[in-house]
Amino acid sequence: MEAGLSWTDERVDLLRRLWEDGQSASKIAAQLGGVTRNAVIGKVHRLGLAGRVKPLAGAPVVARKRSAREAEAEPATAAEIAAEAPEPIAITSHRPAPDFPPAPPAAAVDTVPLAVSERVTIMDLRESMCRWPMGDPTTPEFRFCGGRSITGLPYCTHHAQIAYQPAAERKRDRRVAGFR
DNA sequence: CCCTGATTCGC
DNA sequence: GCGAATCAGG
Repeated sequence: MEAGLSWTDERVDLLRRLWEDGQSASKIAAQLGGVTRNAVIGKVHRLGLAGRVKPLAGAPVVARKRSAREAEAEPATAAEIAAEAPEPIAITSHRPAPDFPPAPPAAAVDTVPLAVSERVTIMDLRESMCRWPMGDPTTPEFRFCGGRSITGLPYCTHHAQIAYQPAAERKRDRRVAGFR
């Protein structure tokens, strides 16, 4: 299956989109599979795509990259949003991990089909939409919940409940868990 | 030492 | 055209 890997139209197209979205060459190479970051960079140059907005440190200072503060004020890449969206977990000492990579609870999907039908890509994400990350940010399948977010919060009612849990409840759960 | 992209050059 | 090796740098 992995035999004839080459720069097919599909792979080149994916390369283009990921590169223009600010993904690093190594990340892109990992997603494409069968190629190294050198191959990706080489291809990018041959395609004339080199020179984009600098996503992270490590690039020659040609154009100024967005500062961490700017990125926080107005996230631009999926990675940036993914890195900050699941952050807000006040009150409690720690938050439960978002439904990352594998864990798409089939049961939940089956029970609440409407809840998962709104997932959107960064391109369709609007200010009023839930920014709960779904999937691996380094993957093209990455999506955001996209549900209607609560005014003033980055999440919909469902994900806000997961993100913001009362300290009291968690405390109780911990004791039940039998630690200490 | 981790990472970044840029360039070279044999294939 | 391709990409490993290498370079230059954060």
